[in-house]
Amino acid sequence: MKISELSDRSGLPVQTIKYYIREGLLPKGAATAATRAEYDGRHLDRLRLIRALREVGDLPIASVQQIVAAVDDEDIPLHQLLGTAQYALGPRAEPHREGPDWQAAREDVDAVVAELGWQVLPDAPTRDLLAQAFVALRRLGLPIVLSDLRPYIQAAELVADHEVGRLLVGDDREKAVQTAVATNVLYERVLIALRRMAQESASARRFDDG
Amino acid sequence: MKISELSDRSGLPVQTIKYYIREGLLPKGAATAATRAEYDGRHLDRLRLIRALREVGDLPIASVQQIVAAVDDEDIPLHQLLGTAQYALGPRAEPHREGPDWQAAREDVDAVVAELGWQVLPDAPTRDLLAQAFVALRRLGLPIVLSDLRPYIQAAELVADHEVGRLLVGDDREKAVQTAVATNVLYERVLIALRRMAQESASARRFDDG
DNA sequence: TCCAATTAGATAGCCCGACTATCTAATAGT
DNA sequence: ACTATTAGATAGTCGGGCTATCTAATTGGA
Repeated sequence: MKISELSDRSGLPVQTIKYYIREGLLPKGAATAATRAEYDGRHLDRLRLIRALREVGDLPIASVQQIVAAVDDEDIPLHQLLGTAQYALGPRAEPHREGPDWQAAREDVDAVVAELGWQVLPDAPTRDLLAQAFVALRRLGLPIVLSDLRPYIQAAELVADHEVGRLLVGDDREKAVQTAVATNVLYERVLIALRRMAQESASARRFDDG
Repeated sequence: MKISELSDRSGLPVQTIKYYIREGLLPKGAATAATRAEYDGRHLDRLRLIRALREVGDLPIASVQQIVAAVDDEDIPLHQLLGTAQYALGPRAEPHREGPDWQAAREDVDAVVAELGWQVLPDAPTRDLLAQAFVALRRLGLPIVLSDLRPYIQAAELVADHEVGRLLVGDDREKAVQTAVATNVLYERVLIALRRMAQESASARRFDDG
């Protein structure tokens, strides 16, 4: 299909599609002449993935770029892709790693992970993510105790087990990869939305019982 | 304290503090003269809250503004503040509410909420948030079935019950309010981080068992 | 008392991310 | 032959979140 058709079908302006090609999010079409290229369904799929990551996952272009690079890298086995996506997601804002606050928080995180026996790489960015939250809570005078953490841990294990359980659904890599990435980013949103609704509901039940 | 001291203690540049005052995130100091104002510990606390929301919660200034406005509004009872914060958080990107895709997704969401018997307002932005994720998943050819949703629902209820249970810790409004907001935003990050780590761990256990 | 330092308040500037617009050849289709 | 379309390059825009500068007033120390 022509780029104008790709634009129509995806709902994105031609210029935006060109921009994504420039940024390496989308492979360029097969050139049929100096000023002509042919696009196919895979381009359309990729655009849908990009938009999902951007609009729902709220990921910056740079993160999307890393993710699709991993998706396109045939050398990365499917079960590693999930981890790669984690790294691409990382902590959004670079944490200030200096100071005793950070030191202590990071040690707390490592202790929790060890305690749980979780197999998480020592330099996983998710550790920083958690430590960042710990630091902020502590600065607000709301230090975390393990008992507060327990429901979150339980919830995390609950969904993670389920997610990993349904990873190997097919052997079409493109599809499997999309499922993995979508699971990571989109179901994170699902979880967040459900938690907020459950909160509102529990709160309403608790207080507005009239 | 002087603004320079506030700057030192918070670690933020004076200009940034002034900017926050201009944007209404921080009340201005008590003027002692035309070019002098006095700041106190509450300003420092507020700055810490702002930074936590910005750096860990990754909220835009506009959302922080809504939240602190609710915090400052003495007319809002504590148990409503949580809901107010939800609204301020909202869906980050305005969803395209047109089209049958959206219609269907929104109906699915409403059906789920009704099915669960959750008390969630019909116009709660969290419904849109979830619908947005549903639309994206459907467009990627990964439609949601209720059985997939169940672990997430369970996890959401688990943490929400715990959170609402520990809401009324004290009667110092300022503190209680901070706890409520922090619970909402910061523990969301905690949950996300834990889920990602649990995923990595479960994945490692499943595949790297050598 | 005088002067360097500080500050409130206002205005303008900067940087980054994510597009969007324009321009130039070079075709394609009619 | 002529109009529409396109690849590729370059430049411009816009919003968000700060920074920098400037003015006039005031303070606090030598």
